[in-house]
Amino acid sequence: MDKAEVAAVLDEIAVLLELQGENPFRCNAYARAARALNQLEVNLADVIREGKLDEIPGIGATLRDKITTLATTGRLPFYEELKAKTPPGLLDMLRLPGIGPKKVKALYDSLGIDDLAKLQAACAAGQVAELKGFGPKTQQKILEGIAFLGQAGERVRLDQAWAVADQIVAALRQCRGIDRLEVCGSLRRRKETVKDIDILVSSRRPGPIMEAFVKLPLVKKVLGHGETKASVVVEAVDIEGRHVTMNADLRVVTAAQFPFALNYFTGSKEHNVALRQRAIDYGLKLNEYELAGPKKCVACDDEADIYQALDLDYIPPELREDTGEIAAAAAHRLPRLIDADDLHGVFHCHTNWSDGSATLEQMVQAARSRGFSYLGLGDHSQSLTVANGLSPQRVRQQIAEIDALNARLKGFRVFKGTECDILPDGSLDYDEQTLALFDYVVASVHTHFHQSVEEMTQRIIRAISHPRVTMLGHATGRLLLRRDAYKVDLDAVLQAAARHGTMIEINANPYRLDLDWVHCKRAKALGVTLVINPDAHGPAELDYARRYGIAVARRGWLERKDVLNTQTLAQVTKTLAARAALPRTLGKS
DNA sequence: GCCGTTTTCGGCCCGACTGTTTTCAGTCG
Repeated sequence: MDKAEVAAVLDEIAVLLELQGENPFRCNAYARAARALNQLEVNLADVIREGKLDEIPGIGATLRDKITTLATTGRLPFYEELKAKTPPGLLDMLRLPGIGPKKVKALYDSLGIDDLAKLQAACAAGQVAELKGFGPKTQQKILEGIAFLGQAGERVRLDQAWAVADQIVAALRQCRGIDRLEVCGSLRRRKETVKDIDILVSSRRPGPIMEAFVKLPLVKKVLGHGETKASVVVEAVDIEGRHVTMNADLRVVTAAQFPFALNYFTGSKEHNVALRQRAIDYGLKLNEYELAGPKKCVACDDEADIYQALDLDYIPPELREDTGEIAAAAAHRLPRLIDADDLHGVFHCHTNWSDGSATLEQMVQAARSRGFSYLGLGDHSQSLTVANGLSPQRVRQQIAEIDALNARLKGFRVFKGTECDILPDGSLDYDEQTLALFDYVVASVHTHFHQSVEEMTQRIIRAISHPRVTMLGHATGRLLLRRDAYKVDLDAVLQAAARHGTMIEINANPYRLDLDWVHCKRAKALGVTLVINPDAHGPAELDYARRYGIAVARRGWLERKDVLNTQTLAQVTKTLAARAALPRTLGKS
């Protein structure tokens, strides 16, 4: 099993143990270990082989052995036994809002309820309200929960959550009495998928703001409504015009509490725990309202003051995942993160020569209007017929059009490129003569996703070691919440990229966001240059680079120097030319 | 199940809200 599969099993064990009524800390240990594996930047098999598994924080002797068994044999008796004695329907019941492991266990133990259908019937018959610890309201809530299941509570993509949050914020801003307002949570940290929208407001009079929030037109259901905290289900339209249903929470605090609450509700949970621990080490107590010692509070006007009080440099939200940012902040060694304005151009853009919606000129116009000084085209290659991939002959025609356009452009350049398919055996979709026509080549996998991990790894390594390949496109082929990554030893790919000087794309399309941030850190450590590419199929999608691509890069600790398209037109022209002239061995890995 | 400069036991972040209770347990973030 690879690390994602092992992590999924550990996560499931955590839930199964909870249902058994296990010690919550023991359950949490499994969940923590799962998270640690998901954030592992290197190959799990390598870590196991080197005997370094229990050096990972949160993994001790027991979990080391269990993970090793899972990873090497693909099975774990402990897990299988646990699973065998837990009816699968109990996991569905856990998805109901307001229903946790204790209540599920009570329902199962007392009424033998082990799936949603039985639960619904028992509620309808009024049996649930009779149980100790339950009542008519809980019974009603369960019925509503079953009706609502599947409509909210699932994760959505960053772009969808961002669009919904923008709409809520715009509506809330109409309220009087709001002093400060920020979106917090995983959206502020720019995670690639988001579950809830967390909004924080400071105000002297929370009442009217809470009232206005639960009555917003977007609100479909009110889940909770207290004096300073409300929770609702909202339905809104995302950037593609699709309906998105998700949870949104509002907290209202005082102006003095705001920085602490902002920090607290931005998370991540793990970052908060670590930060709290540091506060304790300083003899202070940190919570969502204050940073206080035994005698007095530490005055903080903003988050930076909180970090400073703990002798830390300010940690940008994107880094707050407890993956070393606190130690780096203490040592004044945090990266100076890349910004949207650092991008001077983009690569990997499509036109209507293949499957883009706009003409070359329209794309150039759009790039210029965004302040870019170069645009790298990357239409599909010949074998991708569904996307109208270009034959070598059409490549020559497109290049003639680009040359003519470049001759007219002042202070702007179109780079001639291709998104060249990596064929199943790792060879490229164009002959050498055609490849030699391009300023740069993005190589991507679009077919035969189900090869073995060995085949896929060798396939990609062979492609990126080709001298004409400038960068690897969407490294794992994942589509967020829709299609898993293909099986590939990414660490081996990154090491090969480092050896051959091949760059790796951060695909800024919000469906992909691949290479993901965890592996960006690894790529950077190996000295691989990354490129933030919008994979734009129309003018508006050029914005993906500065919005979502930058988000991934920042989460991946990247600085300006780590990213190709922070270079000016003059620099990038030189870089690409130098790379094309580089003598490299053909096809060797 | 993990962890340790209060170290092999006893913590493990902690507060809001809800619905059930009659002072609190469960859920959530």
